[in-house]
Amino acid sequence: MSEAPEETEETIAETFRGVARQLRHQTQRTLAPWNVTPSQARALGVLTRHGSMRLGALSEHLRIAARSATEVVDALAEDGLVERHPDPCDRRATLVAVSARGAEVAAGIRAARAAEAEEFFAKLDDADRASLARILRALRT
Amino acid sequence: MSEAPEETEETIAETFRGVARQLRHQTQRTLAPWNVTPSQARALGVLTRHGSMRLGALSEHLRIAARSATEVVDALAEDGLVERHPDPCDRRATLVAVSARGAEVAAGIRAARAAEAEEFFAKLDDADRASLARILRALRT
DNA sequence: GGAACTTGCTGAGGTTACCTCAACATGAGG
DNA sequence: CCTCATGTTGAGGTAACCTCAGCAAGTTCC
Repeated sequence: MSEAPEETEETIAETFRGVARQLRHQTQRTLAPWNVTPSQARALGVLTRHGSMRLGALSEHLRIAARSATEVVDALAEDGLVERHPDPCDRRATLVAVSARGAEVAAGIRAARAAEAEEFFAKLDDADRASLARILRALRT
Repeated sequence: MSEAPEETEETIAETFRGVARQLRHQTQRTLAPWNVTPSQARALGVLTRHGSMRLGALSEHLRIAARSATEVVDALAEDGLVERHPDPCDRRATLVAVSARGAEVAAGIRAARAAEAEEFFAKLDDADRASLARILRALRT
């Protein structure tokens, strides 16, 4: 951990950041037709996969603060992609549900995402791609 | 590439984003003692590794817009970690140089980064770590 | 030498994706 | 009831970007 062999090399972390940034740009491009931001797409994906849930639950799935989830849902609701309903079990809470239009958009995004991944990770062969997926999942804990 | 086996799984891209976010948080923590942000640390690293350069050159190294490099350098200069000098070859340009204090900080950060990487990637064995580094570099183009 | 580009930087202002802290309403327990 | 915990939101902040427009110095070319 003392003598680094490559003095002028980036750290893994920096390279990681760099790649993440590239990915972010590409994702923005992919998502442009639907006018949703990456984090909105993420939220929509979670809601589509897991069904209606409370804001708090959504924030946990997204691993962001509850307050931030409110914002994402606000934006999604403004575009009519999700709806807020009062939770019958607890009147403090609101349930967030994907609307019909939201479901359509989610499906479109899902397809575009697959194409995007295909493109972005095209430089990698299947083995590397599988390794990456596995390693990433290990890291995410 | 058509039928996804795991219907409720995240895409690689999403997992990637998630890990990048974790990494960002940890990096912020690592950098806290020096009061520099991740992008400032990145800039300082580039300047330390490659020596003084123009703002434009720095922005290319960082792969950000020139305007954004100005901001990073502003912040670094305010803390006395870098200095702006007029470029003797072209009086429109300014050269950005790491100050003595900046060099110290850069060294400290370098060490802390190594420890951070150690911690963050601790879940991975050496082979996986090497794979990740290689794959990341391939992706970064 | 001067008009007309080009280049290097920065001011102004915007965006995304977060955050914390405090307010507010509701629910739960004593 | 009264207190405490919980779910959401208003207010306001930050980092890291961006674009667009402007200014000042270089460069070209007649």
